[in-house]
Order: sequence, then C-alpha cells, then structure tokens
Amino acid sequence: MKPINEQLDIIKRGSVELINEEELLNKLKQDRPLVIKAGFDPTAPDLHLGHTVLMNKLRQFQELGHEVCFLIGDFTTKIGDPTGRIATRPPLTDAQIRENVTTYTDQVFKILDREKTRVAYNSQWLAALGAEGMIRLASKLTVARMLERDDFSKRYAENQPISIHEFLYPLLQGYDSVALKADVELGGSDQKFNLLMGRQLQKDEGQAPQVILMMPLLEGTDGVQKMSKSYDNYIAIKDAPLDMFGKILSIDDNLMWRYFELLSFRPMPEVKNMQTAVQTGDLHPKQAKVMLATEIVARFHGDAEAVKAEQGFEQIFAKKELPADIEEYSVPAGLGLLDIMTRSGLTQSNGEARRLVVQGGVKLNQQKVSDPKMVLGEAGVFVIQAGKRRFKKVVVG
RNA sequence: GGAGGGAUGCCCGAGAUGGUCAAUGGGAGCAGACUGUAAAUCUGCCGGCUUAUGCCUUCGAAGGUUCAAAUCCUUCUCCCUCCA
Repeated sequence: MKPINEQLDIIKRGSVELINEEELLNKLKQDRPLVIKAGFDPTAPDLHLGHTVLMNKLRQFQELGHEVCFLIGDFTTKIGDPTGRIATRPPLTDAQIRENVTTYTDQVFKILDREKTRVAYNSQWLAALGAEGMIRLASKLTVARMLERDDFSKRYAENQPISIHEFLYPLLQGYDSVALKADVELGGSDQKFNLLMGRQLQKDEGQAPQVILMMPLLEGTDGVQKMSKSYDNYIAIKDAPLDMFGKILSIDDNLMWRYFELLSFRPMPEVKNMQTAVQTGDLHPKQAKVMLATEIVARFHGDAEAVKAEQGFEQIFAKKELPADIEEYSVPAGLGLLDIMTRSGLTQSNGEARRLVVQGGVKLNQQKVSDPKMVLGEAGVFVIQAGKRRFKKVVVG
C-alpha cells in the first residue's frame, strides 16, 4: 500500500467535504483494506457522467488497494430517495428494478475493476428486517430532526406532500452501512443527511462510525442544474461516441474546467496549465474541449471510436458535410416532405416539421428547403436534415 | 371528524364580472443569424390537423346550466392549512 499521505491526497482530490480527516487517518493507519461503500439506486437504466464522478473516486480507492463495495439499492429504490426532491417519487416495479440493475452493472465496470469489486444488494438484509426491525429503526430518529432536512422542510413549508415512507429512506441507507460494516461511505454532497445517518446507526450498534467523503454534484450540460435525466441535461455513458463528443463540445467554456476536474484523469497541474494557456490565448478553448471530449469518449468507447468521433464531428459541423452513417427510412413515393419527416421520427408532428421548414432549418440533399408543401414524387434516395444535428436517409419508392 | 384554501399547457405562473382564451408572462426547449454545434446577443417558433378569417383536443375527473364555460352549478378524486 502507498504511504498514508499519498493515499490521503488521492482520496481528497476533488472532494467537497470529508468527515472527518482524523478518523480517516486512523483507519488508514490500521494498514488493512478499508470497506468503501457507495450506494446506487437503480432508478433509471442509464448512468451518466454525473454518476461517474463517484465511480472515478471508487476506482481510485480500488487502485489504493481498498475493498470497494458497490451497493445496489434494490430495496431502497422502492421508497425512492427524497434527496433534493420536491415531490414524492413514483415507485418502481420489481421488474423495472431488475432490468435497471443489469444495465447498471454493465456500465459501471467500464470504470471499476470487476475483479476487485464486491457487488451487494440491500434487499439481502433489508427485506429480512421485517416490520419489527423497521419500527426499531424508526425509533432512532425524531420527526423534528427529520424535518430539519432541507428538502423536507422546504416541501413542508411549501405545502407539498411528504409521505411517511420517505422518512424511512435515510434510516435504511444508514442501516446498509451497519450491515456492511462500512469504513468509508462515498456520496454526493446532497447526501449528507443520509450519510450521517449511517454514522449514528453504526455507533448505536457499537461499530466504529464510517468516514464520509462527499463529492460535488456535476453540473449538467446546461451548466446550472445538476446532471440528471429529469432535467434532460445529461451525457449518458451509453450515448453514441459522436453524440457524446458533440454534447461535451457544446458545454459552456467555463464548465469545461469543472468537467476536467471531476471527469478527467489528467493530473490537476496539467489542467491548470491548460486553463492558463486558454486565458492567455495560447490555447484555443475549443482545442482544450476537444481533448476533454476525446478522453472521455475513449474511456467508454475506446480510442478508435474517440478518434472517429472527433473526425465525424469536424466533418459535420466544421465542414458542414453529412455524417458517415445515417439511419435509413423507406417511404412510398408521392408523400409530402412534412409527412415524411414526422413518419421517420425527424420531427414530432407535421406542425413542427412545417415550422422548421419555414424557419429555414430543413435541408434536402444539402439544399435548404423553403416550400413546406414540397412533395417527394420520384423514387430515389434523399438525405433530409432537420436542424443542425438530425439526419435521415429517406429511400423513396 | 370539523372549518377553510388549492388543482391551468414540459416547469413556474396569470386568467374566474361566462364570449375578444389554444389561454398574459417567465423559464426550459427548438430553429435562424453571429461563432468554435461554446457563451452572450438579436430574431422567430413553441397542442394537433397537408395552414384554414376552418376543425379537433386541452385548463384535476364526471355530469349540468347556457347560443357560448378554464371561468357558473352539482358530485367525485387528490393536495395543503387550522382545529380535534
């Protein structure tokens, strides 16, 4: 194992808060693999770059020789984490959860080392808890204390409903730490309340309380709100290389440094140098962003795909050429352009298609279309472009 | 159990003396210009219908009054507050 100081530097890098450093040092001094816990609720099938901030940190722990426990909250998902929520989450069915778990793990191991990762499901112990155990747990916390939570007090003040079962979530998450005998728990900074609960419950059980390491929430592509599927500002791990590349390149310049810090594996001094170079004009911001995008795309899709993505991107947006692969769609001859656009999924309705045409956002074989009543009467292959990035190869005949 | 308040388009939020409401405004989103598919800015769009001084569907749900209802009446559902 690495010297404790070095470990600490790596662990602290990028984090927002550590509770607390002294305890962590003591644990590290024991010179044994620590149990590192990070829980994920399989609420949605797709992971995005926001989730990877935590994964990256887990990966670092793994490389330091600690035991990473990837905890899947298959049980807690049925409650739904109230963190940051302004409304109760809709419950998921067991089937949905199972499906999400599968796709989750597939994606996770693009970052984590499968061999070194322990995957656990909290239904293993939570299901066995029973009503009695649940009541015992619930007695550990007062309503007043629970209402101190920002998200709850806000909802309470705004007359938004809070269901009783939402109170159980932090307790169960805390109990997970007891069950795993976690030494360290990783979480987003919004998870503080839940993470602290683990410490309290562990102390109640006579365990040494876990150390808490909080990572910042990654802003989404809008640069304002946290990356989340519900805000539609996310870059999914499963995004196609070109899409991923494009999304990264379209983020705000200022946001790029944040992404470098949290998503790139480049050493911080190097990143700082780049930032300076951009400020002094020695490095074009786009150039820096391309480096970021290439690194990230390569992580999830491989180097070759990353190179292809960059080339494809330049082709489409810099040179305004057509992308290499365009999805095909067959239609009979004689249909109106608008109709075809909607049928092929380029637009949601004929009205939207019409608007696009009127606003000059539609191209047929690279030629701008101005007549919304245009009809494709003859057989042939046409490339329709809607806006900047939607393409369809339409086979008429 | 009692008393009161509220539910509007993707989100927030006007409208409630019935017609001029597909519904003010903001945000998000989309498109165009400018660029580096960045930001900022400007412009336009932003329920559906082969666009029409037309029709259809929307203002929690179902009925009703009316020539006409998001707006009035009845019942129901859900949420909130206060009292118990």
